[in-house]
Amino acid sequence: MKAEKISELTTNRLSVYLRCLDELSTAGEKTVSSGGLAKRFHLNSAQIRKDLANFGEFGVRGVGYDIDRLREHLIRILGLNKKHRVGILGAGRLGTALADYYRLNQTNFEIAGLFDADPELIGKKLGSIPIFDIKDFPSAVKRDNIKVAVIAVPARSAQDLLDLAAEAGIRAVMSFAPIPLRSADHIKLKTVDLTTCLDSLAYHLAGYENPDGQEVKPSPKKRRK
Amino acid sequence: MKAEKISELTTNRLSVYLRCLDELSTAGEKTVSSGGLAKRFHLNSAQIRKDLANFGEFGVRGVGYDIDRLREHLIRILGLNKKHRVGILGAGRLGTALADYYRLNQTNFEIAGLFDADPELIGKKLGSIPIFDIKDFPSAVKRDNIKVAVIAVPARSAQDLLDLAAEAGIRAVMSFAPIPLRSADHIKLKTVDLTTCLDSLAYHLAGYENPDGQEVKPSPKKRRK
DNA sequence: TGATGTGAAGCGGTTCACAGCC
DNA sequence: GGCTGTGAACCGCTTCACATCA
Repeated sequence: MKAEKISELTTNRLSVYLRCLDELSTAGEKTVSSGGLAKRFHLNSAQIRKDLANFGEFGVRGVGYDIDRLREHLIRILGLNKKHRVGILGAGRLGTALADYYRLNQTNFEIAGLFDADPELIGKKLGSIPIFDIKDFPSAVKRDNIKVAVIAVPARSAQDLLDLAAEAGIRAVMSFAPIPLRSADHIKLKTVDLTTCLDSLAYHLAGYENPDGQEVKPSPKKRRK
Repeated sequence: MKAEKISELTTNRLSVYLRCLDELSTAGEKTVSSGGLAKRFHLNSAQIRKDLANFGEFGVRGVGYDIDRLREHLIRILGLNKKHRVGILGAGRLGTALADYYRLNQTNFEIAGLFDADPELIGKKLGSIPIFDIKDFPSAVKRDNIKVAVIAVPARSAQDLLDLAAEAGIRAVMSFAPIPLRSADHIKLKTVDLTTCLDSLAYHLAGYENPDGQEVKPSPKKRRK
């Protein structure tokens, strides 16, 4: 078991490192230094070393890291040596898009099914992926050994589905609902808010100016006593 | 112009606050306190106040915030009072999925077109959204006043397209390419890595154990001198 | 009284810089 | 000489706690 808490920022980077290594490996490279990785992929070398050092001593001083060996380590650390089955809650626009996307792009995750409440959709298929009744999600979790739930429904039903998934024994959830959700501590919840992403870009385009035309942080109107 | 640098974490939250306020407004509420917002949406009240205080004094002590007035402020701060035109680079699985998603879910962003290099796709339409030759992106930017680029292509061509967009005058980019990209400072780049998201969940499911079975942080093998 | 706005403290993550090892 | 592994410094964001004001 883990000795200390590893931050999500770290695990995210491990995933990126892994794909960088894939690229180097494909290019026929054998070893790489943290500095080399950093320069090539616009990362920070100290950060790479620190991230890796959380899990062991994988490098050789004066040389660097053996690419294939490090890949194996990262794959095991991230748990990508086993397949994980995924259920997508919500077979609307986003849910089907994600199913489509992950179906071909991911090799370690397998979409077991889409789940929806709309009777029009239930029983249909998206390619080879069946669409089930959302009510059957708990039993599907057990039957198909689903480990990951992806929430792709409107904001108003997202919390209910998260609760449903939690009750069904799911411990890893990725939510695309544009709303803050709450879950028990033992459940890992990742939220990707596609609306927020664009809004935040809009902010940078806008160059906000106060309606009064004053400075954003105006004269604090109080002089220190 | 802005007095001080506002962090992206802050602008992301402003977007969330805005949608929380939308919800309260629809529910007929008139005013809300930072504490009320915090409790209802699982946020921190001090954080809300600090975020808002970056842009002015919108609240009334002893009362709270006028919901509709605060919404107006946030809309203007985020630049959501104007429409922004968006070009999606990559008309593959992910690009079309995003186009579909944003077409119906967003009111302030308008998909001007999809752009791809595949001759099979160029000239076709996705619903009402035309698919153009990626080479024509720069001219489309000028013609259609495109302000935001969404990169939805494989890792290997992502950097090239980012450079192309930058040259075309785009200053806000959202990338779904699973690779670190580099851009000039004046360009706002947001990366959403759907692969990393799942990998990171896998980590939490895996409960990493060292192959040696030892502690993750083993005896450092050196005793302080 | 009750809620804002905000300095100060706290915390976590990143970067630096170097000792230790190949 | 070169690169890892890592304590320490640094930095920025979050949270606290309270003075301030309707």
